[in-house]
Amino acid sequence: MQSINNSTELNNTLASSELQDNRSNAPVIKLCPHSSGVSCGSCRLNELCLPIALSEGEMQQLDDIVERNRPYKKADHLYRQHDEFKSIFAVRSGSFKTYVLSSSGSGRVTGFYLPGEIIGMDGIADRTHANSAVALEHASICEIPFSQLESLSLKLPSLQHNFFSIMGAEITKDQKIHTILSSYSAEQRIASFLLGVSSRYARVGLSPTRFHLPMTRGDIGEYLGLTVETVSRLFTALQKKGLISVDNREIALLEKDELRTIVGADEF
Amino acid sequence: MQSINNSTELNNTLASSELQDNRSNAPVIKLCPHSSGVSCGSCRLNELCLPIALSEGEMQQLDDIVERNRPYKKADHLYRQHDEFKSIFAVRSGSFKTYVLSSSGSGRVTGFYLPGEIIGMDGIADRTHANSAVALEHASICEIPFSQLESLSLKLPSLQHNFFSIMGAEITKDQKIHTILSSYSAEQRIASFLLGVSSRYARVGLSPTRFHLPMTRGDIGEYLGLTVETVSRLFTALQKKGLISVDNREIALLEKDELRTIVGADEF
DNA sequence: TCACGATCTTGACATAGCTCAAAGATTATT
DNA sequence: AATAATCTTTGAGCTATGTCAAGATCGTGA
Repeated sequence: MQSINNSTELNNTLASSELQDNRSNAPVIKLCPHSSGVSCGSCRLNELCLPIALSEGEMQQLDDIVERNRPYKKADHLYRQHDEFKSIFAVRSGSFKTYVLSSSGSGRVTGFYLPGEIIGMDGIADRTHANSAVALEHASICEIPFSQLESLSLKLPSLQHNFFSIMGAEITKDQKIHTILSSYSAEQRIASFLLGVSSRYARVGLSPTRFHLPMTRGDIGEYLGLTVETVSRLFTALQKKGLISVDNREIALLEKDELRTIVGADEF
Repeated sequence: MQSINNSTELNNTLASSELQDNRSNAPVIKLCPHSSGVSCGSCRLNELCLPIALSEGEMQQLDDIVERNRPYKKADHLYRQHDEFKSIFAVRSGSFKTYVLSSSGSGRVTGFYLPGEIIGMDGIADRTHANSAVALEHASICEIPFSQLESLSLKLPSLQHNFFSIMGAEITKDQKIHTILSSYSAEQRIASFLLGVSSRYARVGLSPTRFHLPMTRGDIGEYLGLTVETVSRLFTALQKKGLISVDNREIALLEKDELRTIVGADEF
């Protein structure tokens, strides 16, 4: 099966570079933290991640506190709701969702995290994670112990600045979802979601028009405040209108401008 | 008319202390920034605001960068969408709402800010405000120029820590609203909203059971993704059930536990 | 004090999206 | 390869909430 997925490509690229770097003296799957596999300096995502605009020397110092853990497989948890907060995590490859369990049992998805994005800031305020985070597919991350990040941020103004910006971006993003959930129709939510995923893939150099969705229709529904059925129906409807093509989780955006028109706002 | 409002009381307290401090040598309404009116050290909100756990000397340094602007009156803007981001603001008295204008004209409220809360973090990421912020009533604020806050945070570890926490709290709060909007019924949203306002008033030492709502039903509706009519109907319905008492914007929470039951989750 | 505009309430009706149900497709497991 | 589990699609009917409308109340400025 010829997949139009390109998230997987990224996965592969990263995995193989990691493999090369370590071929001489380390197992391909490194179980020890602080492995020297990929460094921030050599990471293709470093311009989108914590190290933006850091000098060589500064990046090295950041490198020293980053732990590059073993890969996560689908359904592995990064942390769970109420866990003690210790670190934030940068997604290197693959993807995660965060969710909360309502007391009535069923969960609600609060976010999706793609390569180059930071997970775990929900624990900063009260040192306890407000969400659980789970891998949607095979994935790898960089773990940054928060107390060390705080110390280092005192020494590296650019790092402090970057982290303020990253947290600010999370705030802006969450407020945008607030607007979407409080005022968009189901069709607008789906269109906005697809355009959002598109630009997030574009950010890491992947195709903005053909991509693989790592999450289920149910996840999307929970995230957007819709039922699975509504999500499914709208995918079908948008396809019938010729705006997108859907082959299970392989999506192609055929008429981005029309999707933007549906969303209406001046986004994307 | 005997008001059960206590937000106003807080207003008065703060306003009069400010007046006293300046009686000798300054006009009551100070037009110059950097006025020496109230200092962080003497502010009754300092344990809830940026200076938490700062030493005397540290607080003094923070004080030096805080600008205590003239009061804002109802409908005055703190900043507008797309304005350049320069400062964050701590609400000293009164209240604000933030909102975005959809291209279709009508706005959507993204947040309410009560005394002791910080406004403006929506501008940190891209140096441009994503929302507008407007006073809902007579209000006063402390303005903290962000670049100075960044510099000072490099020198004062506790300040950096506090600001990370405050941003983290904003993230957690926004994610909670995400859950509310994506899964709660109208009744649950209203109950949750009232309990939320209650605990925010409690935080600044005001009554958690009798308070004044500074915003219109329409604002609440926009914030919660409901229409004015639905908000109004639910206030009436909750009153008929005996859970709250409503006299225009004066609210009394009569049966908090039942409100919590409605919300269902383990919140509040 | 009056009058106007803004806000709030209530009713009647419409509908977007939910619920329930069942079957088909995909993925994981043995 | 077979089976089970999960995910996706589609249909039919229902209901919570939106829409439209009209009147009541509140607050503000002349």
